[in-house]
Amino acid sequence: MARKAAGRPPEETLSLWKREQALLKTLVVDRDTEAWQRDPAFSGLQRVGGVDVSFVKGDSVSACASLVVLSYPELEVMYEDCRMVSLTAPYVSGFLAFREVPFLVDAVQQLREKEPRLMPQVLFVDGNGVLHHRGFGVACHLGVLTDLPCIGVAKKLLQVDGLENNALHKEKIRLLQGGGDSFPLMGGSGTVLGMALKSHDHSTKPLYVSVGHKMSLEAAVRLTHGCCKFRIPEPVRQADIRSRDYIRRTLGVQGAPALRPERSKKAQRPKACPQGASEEPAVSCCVLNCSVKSTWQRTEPTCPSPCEGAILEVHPPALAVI
DNA sequence: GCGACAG
DNA sequence: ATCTTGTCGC
Repeated sequence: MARKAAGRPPEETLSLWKREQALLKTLVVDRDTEAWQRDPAFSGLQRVGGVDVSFVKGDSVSACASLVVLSYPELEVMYEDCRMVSLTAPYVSGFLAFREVPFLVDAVQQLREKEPRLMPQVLFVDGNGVLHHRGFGVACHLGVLTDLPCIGVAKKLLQVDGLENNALHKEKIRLLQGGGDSFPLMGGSGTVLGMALKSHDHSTKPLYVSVGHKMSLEAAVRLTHGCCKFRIPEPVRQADIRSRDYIRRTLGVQGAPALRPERSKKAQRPKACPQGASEEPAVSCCVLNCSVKSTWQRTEPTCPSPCEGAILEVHPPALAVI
């Protein structure tokens, strides 16, 4: 049975989410912190990761969260983790992270425990970083919670802080010459929030790159270009392709849309995961977390019975804060 | 009623 | 995000 979508969260919840974004935003590092980021050839960089969440057609709750790790500069997949999850929050522009990030943090945490040697040195995230309503998009959110360098890559311009996809903007896009060319996206305050990047020659639509965490915008744009075999950076593209395939296979084999979100450990198969080791992440400490769950459930008006309504169950906040 | 709206 | 196979073009 395809579960129903959750409506828009009450203002009280959005208010708390804003508070959490403001709190975590103070922890964002928008400069290069690793040696390879400053190297002209990125020497020292060996693993780049990508994350994505794909959805099941008529079901706004079931989704597949994926994390892939590719070798650099070859860009060959060396690790893949796809898992079915039950989304808790609805999509609200400006709060994408509250819908997707918990599952991505879990995936990173599991990799950290089971195959630490495959931990990516940077993560490409489908969505914006500081190019956001409050300067704290999903790429920043995931970066702070995992302590990994993150790059925000959006396929469409988020029109915030004065940025507009108007005639002038389109003209700037038209003037981009070859792959790697870019132009700054300046917010109303005069700050450069991100860059529009022509990811490769013959690409009409640019990518909107912004800082997520622990990396400068310049390095982020340069590396993004270096990871594009096609318009979408290979790490994110592979995460997207594989999560969609996973859904197709799951639906095909099971026949009916009866998915078993986040349970059958047997159904997930990290490509390069040895045997041994038990399950259960045994999540570590949680310093900064908040009331996301409690508030959300408390203020949710309808859905009295533990019925097929949805919502319910939020993941334990896995923070990588030592 | 009209425009926005990351995924 | 998702609905969708083949088809035309470089």
